[in-house]
Amino acid sequence: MSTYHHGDLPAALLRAAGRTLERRGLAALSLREAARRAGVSHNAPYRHFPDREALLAALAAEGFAMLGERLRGQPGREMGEAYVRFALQQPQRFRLMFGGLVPMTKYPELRNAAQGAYQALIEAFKELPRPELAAAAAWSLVHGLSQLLLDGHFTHTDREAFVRDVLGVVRFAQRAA
Amino acid sequence: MSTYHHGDLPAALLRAAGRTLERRGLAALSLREAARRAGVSHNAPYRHFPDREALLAALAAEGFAMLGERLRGQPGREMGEAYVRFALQQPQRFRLMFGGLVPMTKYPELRNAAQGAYQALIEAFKELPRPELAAAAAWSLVHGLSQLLLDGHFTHTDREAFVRDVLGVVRFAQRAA
DNA sequence: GTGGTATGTTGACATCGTCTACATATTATG
DNA sequence: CATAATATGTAGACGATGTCAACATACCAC
Repeated sequence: MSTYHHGDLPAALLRAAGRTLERRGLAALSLREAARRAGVSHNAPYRHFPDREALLAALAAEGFAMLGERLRGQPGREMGEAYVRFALQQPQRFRLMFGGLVPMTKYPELRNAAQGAYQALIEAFKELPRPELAAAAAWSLVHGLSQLLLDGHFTHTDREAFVRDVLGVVRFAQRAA
Repeated sequence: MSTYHHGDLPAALLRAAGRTLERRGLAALSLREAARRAGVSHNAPYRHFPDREALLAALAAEGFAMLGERLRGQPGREMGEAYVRFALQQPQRFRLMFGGLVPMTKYPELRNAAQGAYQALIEAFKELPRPELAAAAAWSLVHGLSQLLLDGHFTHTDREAFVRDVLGVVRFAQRAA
């Protein structure tokens, strides 16, 4: 048999897990199910991921990479909207990335992926007086808005307009009051 | 025996679950463990909560009530800092409240509790030109900042100063650009 | 007091993460 | 090319969990 070894099981697992994540949510995402979908035994994943958390970490890192790409293509003004759009289009992935289930301290590649995405935001604030503060504030704003929208705390008929209006009401000044 | 009935099992379960939540995290929080801590059998909780999710919903609602209290006592300027302080002091509760594990649509008392906390923020922006937008932006800002701090995306020695600076850099204008 | 209802218990089941032992393919080494 | 070492996959087990069904006990209304 040449089917004893899978070929690229890690990638297959990530694909299967990613699909399950977006389609049935994080709670339904199990190592055993990913293994089943990849057509291997329930213990095969352990050859590539030490435990479930490690698989989640890899999925989250993927997410940060995707997010970074989405942001990098955008001119400063629309970057915020791109951030929110990503969250709304990949809600489960987004929640996984920021749900606190995977401690960044334990997964350096996760931290790097996150920092990479953050860099895109920092770039956009280079010319402002205190860029790191402005970038932090901007990230906080768009992130909070995304999260609260996902949770259903804002119920508006026209979501896109709402996002634009909320982001438009904010200015980044140079001195604290 | 007079110990067959517990007395106030729902409250005891919430107390036990709340303790476990903050001390050992959401993952360690199980119905069976809460039952054990309350000194009842593993199935007793089902007389008061239809399932695990319902217990989480009750814990989250408690959280929104706590948050609302913390906010209501504050003058506008310090309300944001109070929000962040709550998140940092009760990280696991905060994550439960916003982790998307409990859909608000399914638990009206959760929605009410959340709206109650939001009201405190809206009050603070009454005099501004478009209060609902300003309040939404402010909530987004402080919420995102809390979340990102919890996740460890900002690593600063003086957290409190950082929070003040980030919040201080933002202005709420009247017209979008 | 007696019957109905609320509350609690016992036992069972499927699923999950994870461990240990074993099997098979791939690679390196002579 | 043969064989040893290693990487990868499998089989079976264990304890924990959420949940269901059946049963037991306490409380309350009449």
